[in-house]
Amino acid sequence: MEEHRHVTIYDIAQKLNLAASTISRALKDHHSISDKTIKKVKQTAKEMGFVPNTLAAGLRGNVTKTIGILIPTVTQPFLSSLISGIEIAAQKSDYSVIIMQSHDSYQMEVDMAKSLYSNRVSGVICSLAMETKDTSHFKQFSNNNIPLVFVDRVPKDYDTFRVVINNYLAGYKATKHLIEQGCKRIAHLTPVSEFGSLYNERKRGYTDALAEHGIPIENNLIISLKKITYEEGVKACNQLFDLKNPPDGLFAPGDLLAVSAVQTAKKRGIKVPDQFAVIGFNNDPISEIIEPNISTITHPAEKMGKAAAELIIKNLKSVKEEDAKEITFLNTQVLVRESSRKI
Amino acid sequence: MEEHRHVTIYDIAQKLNLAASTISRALKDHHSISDKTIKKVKQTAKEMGFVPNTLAAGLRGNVTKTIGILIPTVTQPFLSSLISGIEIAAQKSDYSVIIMQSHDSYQMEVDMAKSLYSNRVSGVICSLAMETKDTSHFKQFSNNNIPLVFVDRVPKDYDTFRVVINNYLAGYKATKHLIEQGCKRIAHLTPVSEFGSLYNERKRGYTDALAEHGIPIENNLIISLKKITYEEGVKACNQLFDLKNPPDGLFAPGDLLAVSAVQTAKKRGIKVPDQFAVIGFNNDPISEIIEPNISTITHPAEKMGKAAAELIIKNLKSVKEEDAKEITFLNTQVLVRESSRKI
DNA sequence: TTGTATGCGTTATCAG
DNA sequence: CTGATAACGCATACAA
Repeated sequence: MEEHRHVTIYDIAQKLNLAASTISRALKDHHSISDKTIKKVKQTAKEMGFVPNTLAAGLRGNVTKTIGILIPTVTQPFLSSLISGIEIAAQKSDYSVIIMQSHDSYQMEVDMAKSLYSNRVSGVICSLAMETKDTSHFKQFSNNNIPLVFVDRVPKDYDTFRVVINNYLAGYKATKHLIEQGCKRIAHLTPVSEFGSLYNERKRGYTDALAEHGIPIENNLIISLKKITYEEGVKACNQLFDLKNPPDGLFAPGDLLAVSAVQTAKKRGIKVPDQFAVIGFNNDPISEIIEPNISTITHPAEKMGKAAAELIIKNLKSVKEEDAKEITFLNTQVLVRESSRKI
Repeated sequence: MEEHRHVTIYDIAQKLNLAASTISRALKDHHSISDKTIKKVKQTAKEMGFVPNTLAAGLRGNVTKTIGILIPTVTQPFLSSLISGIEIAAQKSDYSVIIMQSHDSYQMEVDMAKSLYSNRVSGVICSLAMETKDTSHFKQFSNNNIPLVFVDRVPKDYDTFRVVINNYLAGYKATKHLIEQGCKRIAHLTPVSEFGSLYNERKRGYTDALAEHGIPIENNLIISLKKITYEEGVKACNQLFDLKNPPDGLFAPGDLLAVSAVQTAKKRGIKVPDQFAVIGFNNDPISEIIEPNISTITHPAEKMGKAAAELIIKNLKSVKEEDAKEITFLNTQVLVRESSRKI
C-alpha cells in the first residue's frame, strides 16, 4: 500500500508551472482566470486526486460550512427526522453536519457547546436538554456572530432564532378533537422538565379547550410524568383507570405515551376508542403501525430541520437585537385515526 | 452586543508576558512547564474565555479527532442506535462525530466520502448504501492511513476492518427456533440489494436450518423484496397467505417486516403464533410494543457502534496488509416473545 | 523552564 | 490574467 501525503494546491502548481494562488482561484472558477487554465487545473487536480483541505480553508477564511447540532439524543424519531431534514438542507449547500448528543444532561450540553465552538461551526441548531435551566453556555455563539437556532425545546428567555410549532394551539386542537368525538372526561399527561414551556403550552391548550367547552378541569385527570417513557405512561394510565370515575379520553403529548395508554386500556378490557379515546403527538412511525392506530398531532420534524438549517445557511449575520426573537411557526394538524374516531 | 474576535493563545501570552508556545504547552500540561505557570495560564485562559481552535490544531498536527459516519439514513432504529454508540465512545475520548447520510444512493456516498476526506476525519465508519457495488471511493482513506471501519452492510472484497454480526448463524438460529416451535412450512422474505451479502447470509442460514431438519426448501415460500418497507411486507405476506398451501411460520429479516406480517395475518383472521409464527430481526423498539410482541434476533447496534469507534480511536495506524481483514463478530440472540411462542 | 522560528494548506491582497 | 506574499491559530524543533 502506497503512502501518499495529501495532495495540495502546491503539488498541482508545481506540476503545471503555475502559482498556488492561480490554482486556488482556478478551482473556484474565479472570473479572472482564463478558461483554458481553469480547465487544465481542474483536470490535473482530478488526476492527482486533489481534495481540498477544509481545515486550512476554514482557518484561513473563518468559514467552515459546518452546522453543529446539539440535541438530547438521535434515537427519538422526532429528533432523527429533524437531523435528516437538517442534513438534507445542509447537503444542498455543501455544508457538513456535526452532531452531539447531550443525553438530556446539562453538563454535557455545556461541554458540547464548547466543542462545537472549538470546531468553529458556522451555526448551531439546538434542542435543549431536559435538565437545562441556564443557557449562558450559548452566549459564546451569540457573542461571536455565530447564528444559533433553537428548535422545539427552546428557552423562554434567549434572544435568538427559534423554530417551533405552536404548542398551545396544538394542545388546544387535540383536546377539542376529543371533545367533538363526545368525550366528557378528558385526561392529560404532562411531563415536567426544568423549563418545560413546551409541555406547559400543550397543557394550557388542553385546559383552555376544556374551559371553552364548559368542561370542568379535574386535577386528578392530569398526571405529571418524570420521564417520557412507555413504562411511565403505563403507570399513569393505570392510575387513571383506577379512579372511581375514570376518563373517557386522553390527550397524550407524545405518541409513545399514547401507545402505552391504548395498550393499557386494551389489557384492562377497555374499548378504544368507544370507552376511551386517545390522541397522541408527533406522528411517530409507531402511531401508524400500532392497532388501533393512533390519532396524533403532526409535528413536521424534517421541515423544521430544513428551516433551521436554512436560517443558518442564509447566514444571519444579523443576530442583532432588532431582528432577533425571530420565531418561525410551522403548522400542525390533527391526524384522525382509529384510536379516537368515534363518530 | 459586543463583538469580540476569538481569543487565541497569543492573547493569553500577551496578557501574561509569556511566549505563545508556553501557553500552548501549559494548556496541555506539558511536563516541561512549571506547575505555577500552568496554573496561571489555565486560570487566565478561562477568564478570557479561550477556546482552542481545532481547525488550527488539526491543520498543524494533522489530527482532527473527528470520526466520520457515512450511513444510509439516521432514521432507522438500528442506525440511530449505532450512531448513539459511536457518539458515546467518541465523547469519552474527546472525539467529535460528523454524520452524512447517503440515502442509499451510490453517488451521494461517493460525494460524501470525499467530503469526509476533505474534512480530514481521523477515521470513517460506514454502512454501505443499497446501491453501492463499487467501493473504490473508499481507497482515499486506505491510501492515506485513515482507519476505515465497515459496519453491518460491509463489502465482500474490501481489505479493512469490519464490525458485523454473524448473519448466517443468526438466520440459522431464527429458523431453527421456528422449527422447534413446530413449524413445518417456514417462509422467508429476502431483500435484494446490489451486493446483498448480508441478507444472502441470513437466507443461507435459513435454508441450511431447514435442510438440516429434513424440511424441503420451497421456492414459493421465499419472497424477494425490492425495498424493506411496511407496504412491501404486507404485499409479500398476502402473496404467501394466498398460496393454496400457505406457510405456518415466517422468518423476516427485519422487525418492520415482521410487524407487517403479524398484522396482515391478524387482518386475515390467522392466529399468531398458533397458525402462523413469526420471528423478526434487530430488536427494534417496535417489536416490543406491538401486540403480540415480536420474537426477534438481537442486533447490538450500540455495542457495534462502540466497537467501531474504538477501532478508530485506538488508532490503528497499522492498517497494513497484515492485520487488515480484521473482523469483529458480535453475538446475537434469539429473543422469544409472543409472536412465536407456541410451546 | 521558557522563547523563537517555522510550517500546516488555503485564500485574499496587492503587485505585475 | 497570473504571481508573490502574508495571515489564519496552533504545535513542534530547536535554541537559550
